[in-house]
Amino acid sequence: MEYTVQKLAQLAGVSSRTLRYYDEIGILKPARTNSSGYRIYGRHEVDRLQQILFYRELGVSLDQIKEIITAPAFDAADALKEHREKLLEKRKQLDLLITNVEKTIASAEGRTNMSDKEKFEGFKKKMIEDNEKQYGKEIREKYGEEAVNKSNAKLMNMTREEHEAVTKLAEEVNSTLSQAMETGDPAGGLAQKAAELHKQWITFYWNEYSKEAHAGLAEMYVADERFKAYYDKIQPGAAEFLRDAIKIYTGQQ
Amino acid sequence: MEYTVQKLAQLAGVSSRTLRYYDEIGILKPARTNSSGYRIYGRHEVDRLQQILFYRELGVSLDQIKEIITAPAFDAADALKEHREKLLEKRKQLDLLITNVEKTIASAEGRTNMSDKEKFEGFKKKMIEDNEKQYGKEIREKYGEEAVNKSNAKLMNMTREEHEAVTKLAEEVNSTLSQAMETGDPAGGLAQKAAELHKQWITFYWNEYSKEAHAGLAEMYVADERFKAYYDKIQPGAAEFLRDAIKIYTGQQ
DNA sequence: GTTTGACCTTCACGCTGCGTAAAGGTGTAT
DNA sequence: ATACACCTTTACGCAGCGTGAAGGTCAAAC
Repeated sequence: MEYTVQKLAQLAGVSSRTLRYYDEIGILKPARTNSSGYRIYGRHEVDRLQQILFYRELGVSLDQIKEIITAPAFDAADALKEHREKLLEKRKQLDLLITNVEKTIASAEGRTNMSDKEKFEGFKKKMIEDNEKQYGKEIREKYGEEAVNKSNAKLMNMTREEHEAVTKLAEEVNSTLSQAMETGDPAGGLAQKAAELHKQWITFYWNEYSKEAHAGLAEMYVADERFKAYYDKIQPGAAEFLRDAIKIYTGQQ
Repeated sequence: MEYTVQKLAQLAGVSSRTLRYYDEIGILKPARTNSSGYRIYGRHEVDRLQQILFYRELGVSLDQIKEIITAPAFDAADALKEHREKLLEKRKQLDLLITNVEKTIASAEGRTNMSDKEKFEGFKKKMIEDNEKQYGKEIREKYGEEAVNKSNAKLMNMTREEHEAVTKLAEEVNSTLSQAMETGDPAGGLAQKAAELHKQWITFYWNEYSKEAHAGLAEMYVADERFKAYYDKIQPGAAEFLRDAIKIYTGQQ
């Protein structure tokens, strides 16, 4: 019932280096060493190793395992629950990665021919650059680094389909806004529809929607010359009208 | 349009250390360095960094990214497909981990009270030890290290529910075998049912089932004194009878 | 008795993708 | 001139071992 490193290693299906490492970090020390320094393991060590490997297969770190197997059984369940949460989080991340990778493959592959794709890629990059050049600094200062980076990342990750959808949405916003302005009533049906469409449009770029942020953006449309110029190109006073409509839509005064 | 490390780092949302590291491993070198050795990045580098970060978010290793972005666009899709396979494999593994962790939590928690649980844990461990002590060496020699280790690992991972199921199955095998022996016909319905139950029983322990292995095990039941003794305790000649039934069931002569 | 050959030992570097000092030079606003 | 924010290179640290290197030990074979 006594094992040398290699014997125990074979028994448990690990390498002898692993056992020496476990000795080194103090998670599994040999029962004793013989006169010439050989590590000798006994029953207890076999049991302990079995436990270690069990938790290791569950993906628990050696540090955690150490805590688990030296602490009472009560703590083990808690530790495992925490570990499960981590695993679930990891899987969510992984799923996100996979869909993104698949989107990228789809957009890189057939579906859209090469010149189209290049145009689109080029367009995306240019859009980010322009964004950065024109509004980057101020927006970064106002809304923080992270938000802007996330927005750019999202833009880069859009598929062509999504891109078309969002472009069409923007057009709809503009045309609806244009029609709504003829009625002159920012609280009217058309104006509210424009606000709704506008909400849909920004949620393509934003990670989360809030009425406050939406209303804030509307305010900026008027306050910032460049945004104002963009909307007023549709029709003079469009920026103000859209702002009013959004303020009513979001119920923020 | 020229950036120092920190400027570019802020623009891209990474640390300056990261940029220096990318320089070091040759994945992103600055356009030039100024008179006092400062790294200066330009347009091209911004673009390249954007690409790097894009792939990095997909979980691609920096080595792979280097290959992708220096190779023609054609290879990128292939590389991504390979990457996708890896991610899918990873997710499968993760799912397995999660279910195992959940099983463990369930078995550690309520459902079964503490003393029951301890008995069960103890039983499992003892079973493995006994297995190892009695049959370990020979079985290892006959079937290879890996198979035995996997079998032990599987045993350790069983939940109490599964354990009960497998125990009940073993009893069923025995009682059916006992009844079948009264008919005296190893090709008869009862004997074949015993063989079928026996198959179900071993598939709890084996990773994959094959007729050859099943028949081989049956042969061993007779050849090996200890196995023979176990079955003959049910009724003298039971080992031989079961072997014959299994041979017929598997169609192996 | 000695020579294999299969064990064992203790260093110690390598892998990934940076974080985090340390020690020192540079740029610019006050 | 002084402070302060920026830049540089060098190098250890992280997890969990793999993989030598350099040398001692043990049983069996000659």
